[in-house]
Amino acid sequence: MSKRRVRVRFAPSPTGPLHIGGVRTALFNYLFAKKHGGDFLLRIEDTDQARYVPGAEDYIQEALEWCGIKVDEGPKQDGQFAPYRQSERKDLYRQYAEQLLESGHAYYAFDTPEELDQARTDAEAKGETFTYNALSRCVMKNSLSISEDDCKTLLASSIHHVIRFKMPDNLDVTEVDLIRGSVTFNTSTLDDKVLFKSDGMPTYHLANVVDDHLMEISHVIRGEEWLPSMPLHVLLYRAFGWEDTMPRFTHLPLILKPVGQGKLSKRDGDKMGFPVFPLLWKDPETGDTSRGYREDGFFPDAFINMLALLGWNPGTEQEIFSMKELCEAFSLERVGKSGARFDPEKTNWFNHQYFIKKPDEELGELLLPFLKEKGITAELSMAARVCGMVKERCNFVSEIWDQSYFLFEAPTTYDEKIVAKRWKDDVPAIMGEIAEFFGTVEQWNAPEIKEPFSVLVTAKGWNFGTVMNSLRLCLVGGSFGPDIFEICDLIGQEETVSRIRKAIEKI
RNA sequence: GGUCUGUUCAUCUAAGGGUUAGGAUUCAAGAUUUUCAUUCUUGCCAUAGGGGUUCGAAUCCCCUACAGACUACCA
Repeated sequence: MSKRRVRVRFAPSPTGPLHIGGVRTALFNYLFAKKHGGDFLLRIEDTDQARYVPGAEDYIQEALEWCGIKVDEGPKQDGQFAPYRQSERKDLYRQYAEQLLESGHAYYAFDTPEELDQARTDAEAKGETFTYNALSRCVMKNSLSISEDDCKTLLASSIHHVIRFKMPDNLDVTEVDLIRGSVTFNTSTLDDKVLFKSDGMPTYHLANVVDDHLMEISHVIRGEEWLPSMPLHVLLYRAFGWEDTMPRFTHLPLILKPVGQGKLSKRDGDKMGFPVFPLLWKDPETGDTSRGYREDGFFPDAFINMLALLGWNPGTEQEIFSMKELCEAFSLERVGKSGARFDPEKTNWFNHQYFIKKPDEELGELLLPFLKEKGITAELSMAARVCGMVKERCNFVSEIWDQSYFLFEAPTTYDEKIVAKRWKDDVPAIMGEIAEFFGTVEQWNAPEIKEPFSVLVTAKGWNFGTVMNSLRLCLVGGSFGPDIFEICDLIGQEETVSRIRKAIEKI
């Protein structure tokens, strides 16, 4: 059984956009599969028609694709276990529910939602919690509490009914979780879960177990919120007689809010200004949009790198990993047990690391649309050169413009603080002399300008700090940016002189 | 309320009986860059609390506290 081919699945329900916790679950599944040369499947768990959101499934597919998580089998990829959408497997589940009915592991229940609500409020009034279990099922309306004939009559009538799992009484169920170790639950604290709903659809629990079995899933890797349903699932495998091929279970820790308590939610992102979704999402109902990492200018490999290290560590001090390296290094044993607080700052840092390593041409390509937005058309070679000059100062392509606009157009304003600090009475005259000097330079490139310039400043006895900073003010409009002579080089001789004259006039 | 899970610097985490408890992010300071950023150096900063076991505990056990998840004909 340990020789089984590794097959894992990511099984989201299409009720909205995939958030980063979901992406991480998908990622860990994918990394585990690839580490062991196995398969990664995508299965859409759309058994709840009421919560179905149009576009959510496409969003999930697109998000995984953007992240570089390749699906081996799924709705779009197909595979020998198709279909991979539970709504399309609907007809399959009934027979499995019936198998359980026959073997005495399940029963029909005819209680209406109103009756159940009543039972719950009654219990609450007494300070108790209602649970449908061995103690209470004899007083509810089901095939165990009523006569066989009555049951047949009810089934024959079109009255709504569900199929519930008959939870054994007072049985310890122990199962190993690959990152937590052995976990024990006593069935007397569990309830008779609905397996088959009155609308003819299976619940998550039934569909999940049936599909994992049929699709020969070897490992179930999912969020910690599923840990409490592990005993139910184990019992279902036993009831079906599938225990020898039951998958191993692993429950991943949650991703927590950056500050405060609780798990990360969409609100945290809105409040603190970072995305919680991989891609931009537009709610089809309300029209509200939520930011995405892709649209915010993050690179998918940086995003994935950050996510991988949230709750997992390689045991070495390496922090930057390509997807390929992650596939090789990953192991479930090195996933932490405790929830990880999400850190937007570190996410930016990861992006910066990838950003500065990108070739200038690639960044230039990405810069072009931003330039166009500013009404500037530039050659790719120019954009690439600019990116090379300022990328150390940026985390995102969107920040390049702020760091480099002066390489495309003359500054229109001058930073007042710098003016007050540097633009003393004698400065205009000095700048005038420098403009004149620049006009005489024959070979216009950075080193050829710098040499004689330094000689001039020394000969005139000017203060270097004042001259350099004032000159920068003329050319840039502030006190930032790349090497001054590199700037002169790039914008050209004529423009350099013109900017100095303009500054003398305007300041 | 019940059940389960968890708890090491502000944050992500390493160390799975023996280290001055290590690294990274953030923050602060210094150096470099005659600007800014980068880079480099330094600093700040942690084993939730209490009991055991042991020559020795962040590590094993128990209790307490705190946190989280679950407790639907949702997944």
